[in-house]
Formats: sequence, structure tokens, C-alpha cells
Amino acid sequence: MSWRKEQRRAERGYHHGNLKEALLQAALGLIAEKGAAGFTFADAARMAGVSPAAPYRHFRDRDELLSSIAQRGFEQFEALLTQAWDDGRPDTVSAFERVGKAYLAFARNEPAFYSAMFESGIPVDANPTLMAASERAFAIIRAAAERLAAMAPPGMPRPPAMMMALHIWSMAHGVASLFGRGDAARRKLPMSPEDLLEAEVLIYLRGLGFPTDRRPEPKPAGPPPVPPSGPWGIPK
Amino acid sequence: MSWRKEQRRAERGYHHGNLKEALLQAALGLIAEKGAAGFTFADAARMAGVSPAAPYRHFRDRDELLSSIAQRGFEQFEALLTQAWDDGRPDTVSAFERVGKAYLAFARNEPAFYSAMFESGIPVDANPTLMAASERAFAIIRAAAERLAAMAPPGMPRPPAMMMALHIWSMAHGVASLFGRGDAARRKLPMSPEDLLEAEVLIYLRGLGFPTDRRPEPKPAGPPPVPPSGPWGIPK
DNA sequence: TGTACATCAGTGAACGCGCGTTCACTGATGTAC
DNA sequence: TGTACATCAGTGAACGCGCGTTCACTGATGTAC
Repeated sequence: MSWRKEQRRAERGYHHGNLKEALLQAALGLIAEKGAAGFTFADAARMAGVSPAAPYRHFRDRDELLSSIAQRGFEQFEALLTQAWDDGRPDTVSAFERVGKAYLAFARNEPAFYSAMFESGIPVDANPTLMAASERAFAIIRAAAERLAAMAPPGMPRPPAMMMALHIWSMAHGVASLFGRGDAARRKLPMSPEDLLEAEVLIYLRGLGFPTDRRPEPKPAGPPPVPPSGPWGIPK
Repeated sequence: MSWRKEQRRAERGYHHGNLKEALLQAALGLIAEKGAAGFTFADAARMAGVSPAAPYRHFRDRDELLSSIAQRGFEQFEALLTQAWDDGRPDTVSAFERVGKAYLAFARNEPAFYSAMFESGIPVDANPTLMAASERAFAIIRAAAERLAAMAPPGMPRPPAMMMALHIWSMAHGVASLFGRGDAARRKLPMSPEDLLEAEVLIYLRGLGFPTDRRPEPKPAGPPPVPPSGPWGIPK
């Protein structure tokens, strides 16, 4: 046994006391550093200062640890989005904007969580608990879209909230994974990812006929640009 | 040596004849199957029916093989986008739409290329040849955005083409990586990824004041919805 | 056309490494009485 | 309060495995003359 290990043991005794938590933290650090694919069970144990067999007392295998991280990630994500949405205060559009910002902030500040949730390849839909957590997070975006859809200008066709939610999600995810982190595909941007996404969402909302000048729920500024005809009420 | 291996050798002789190509194909298959992270050098050799040392005659290491794949991917991607754009025929908006569809089609039909290019974690910007190929592909989207920006309705502020290109890219990437493949984060969609992206892009373009009714370059149907004031000409 | 020779593109055996996993074990902790 | 005992949460050694990589080698191919 190495000196370091003896040292560590001397400090904390035979039992770790909080190993499960320590392993989760270690894994988060490793994923942030080397990506979800690069993280190993043995490494997490080493980082927590325990033998490679110890983690098996807390997780069936590597995948269960990864799922736990994703689970916790979805929960924190949901909490963050809920807070950002703040039930649509002070006005729907600016609260909606805030949700977009929160999304990016999460991807940027918690890259390990984000990786585990969306890029680790764990089958979310095979794990009911995980799936439920994921659904709850998405539900915030959906609820916001719902509220937005409800305030569609009278002359405009009401866009399906589900579609809006998926659109917003894909914009946020696209910006986050292309530009939002120290990623490989990074490229010089003329503006911050946050501004890029904000502009994108505003243009999109305007395309739906929503007022985007940030005064609380004003009248629409102009008539609908084109009479509806295609699917989703989008002119073809 | 196993029977299979002897058999294979008997068929093709001592020299493979086309090993480099065979390795690239093998790697593509493996990446499509197990993801960019799961593919190994040894596996590719095995799949090509050669000894594990053979690949070293053609690639310095695993990373060089991965880069070669990304390189080729960017080239095919560029060709596909060029063809889809078709220099803006028959009209800018519908050609633009076609580019979006082509993007998704590529992600769907060539998941291995797409992974290697955007999700494998290879440092694109550290390899000039690769970076150049990537730039050429993005240049197609940018050129299309440029053309679109140039036909902004007279009353509207002209949106920066670069920003438009980045927006479109993030939408396409977002939809592709969330819904476009047999991915982990897949979830039941009320429509196809293609339709989802098409609607998203159309709404976005309408938000910029572009006519989106697909008749070749018509007059704008209505006045700009809101007077410009914020950055990028987007009302704040 | 033949032959000698250089070069190329493979082989297969070997290596060190780190990983995941299992095992019998042991020290610490909690609990019943 | 003390003690016996069950349970829990660790240890450390060992295993088999596949990977990346190197090495001296060898069979096939191309070329100069």
C-alpha cells in the first residue's frame, strides 16, 4: 500500500463514511475532464481513495453509476429550469428567454451532467425512473411553450405547444453542443453562445407572430405576414 | 491461425491489396454500431481480416484513422450540401430548405461519419487539413445564408449572414443529434425530424421577414412586424 | 526476357497495461438483551 | 452499562481479457540492367 493511501486511510479510518457520494463526485470530475466515454469505474475508486472493489458495494456496475449521475443531472436541470421559468413572470416572453439562458448555463457549468444526460449513450428510455426525471425536465419547457402558445395573437393560428417546445429544445441543444463548451467542433464565434441563442429564439418567436419587444404582453405589432396554409399553420 | 483466417488469406494472398480502404470501411461499420468511443484499432484490423499490427502500415494510430474518417466525412458532407443547395435554384428559400433536409439526411444515413465529425472528440482545430475540410462544408451553409440575407425585404434590416448560418447549423445539429438517429435521448415525436426541422427553419425565416410561401422570390407579404432596435436588428 | 535486388505490406508472437470483476477476508458499527 | 453477535462497508490479491504497440521476420511486388 502506498504512503498516500495509508495516509488517507489514517485520516478517515477503515470506513469511508460517504463513499457513494464521493464516487458520484469523482465520476463527475472525470467525465468533465475526459468525457463520458473516457471515465472508468476503477478511476473513480482511485480518485475516491478506496480499493477498486469498494464501489461494488454501492453500484452494480459502471452503467448504474452513470445512470445515477444522469438521474441527478435531470433533477438539477429541472430545478434550474423551473426557477428560470418562474411561472412566466414578469412576462411570458422574457421568462421564456430566461429558460433558454438557463439551459445554456447548465450545459456550460455542468458539462459532466450534460454529457451523462445527453451524450453518454445510456438508454434513458430503458430506465423508468430516469425516463420520468427526463420527462419532468422537458415538461418545464413544454409548459412554457404551452403558455406562450396560449397568448398567440388573435389573428394568428395557434402553434402546437409541443412543436414549439421541441424547436426550442433543439435550438438550445444545438447551440450548447456545438458552441457551448470546450468542445472539439468549437469555432470562432462573432458572439457568445448565449447571445446567439437569444437572437435565434427571438427571431423564431417573431416568426410565430409573437411580440418580442419585452414589454409585458403587448398587442401584436403588425398583421400576420402570410396567411396560414401548410401543416402546423405554417405557410408553405 | 484459425481456419477462417487461413481461408481468408488463401482467397486474397499475402497482401491485402486494399487494406487502407478496408480499414476505413471497417471503422465506419464499428462506429455506426458502437459509437466513436467504442471503436478500437484492433477491432478494425480483425474486421478487415488482418493481424493487429497491419494497420500500422497505413495509420500512425487510432486517432489518425479517426481523423481520416472525419476528413472524408466532411468532404462527402460538403458535396451533399453543395448538391442540395444547387446554387439557390429554383429559388433561394426552397433551396435553403433542401440544404436543411440534406443535413438531416446525412446525419441519418451516415451516423458513423457524423459521429466522427461532430461527436468523437477529435480536435478538429488542431489539424489544418481537417479544419479546412470542415470550413469548406460550413461555407456552403454560409453562402446560402449570404444569398438569403441579400434578398432581405427592403423595409427590413439585413440580418448578418454569419449569424443566420450559425442559427441554421445549430437547428440542424440540434434536431439531428436529439431526434435524428437511434440515439439514447430519443423520444416519441409527433412528427418526423425532417418535418420538425422544416417547420423550425420556416418559422425562423419568417421571423426575419422572409417570404416563405415557396413561390420564387415574391414580394414580402406584410410590413415588418416590429421596428428594429436591438443588436442584430432584432427588436428588444 | 531473366535475374538480382530494394522496397513494400503483410505476419505472429510478445510485452506491459489497465480494466472489470470476484473472492475470502476483516475492521467498524449498530443492536438486542 | 456491558457484552455478544449480526451486519455493513471496506481491503487486497488475484483472474482473465482485450487493447495498443513493437519487433524481427517474410512473402509479394516492382524495377534496373
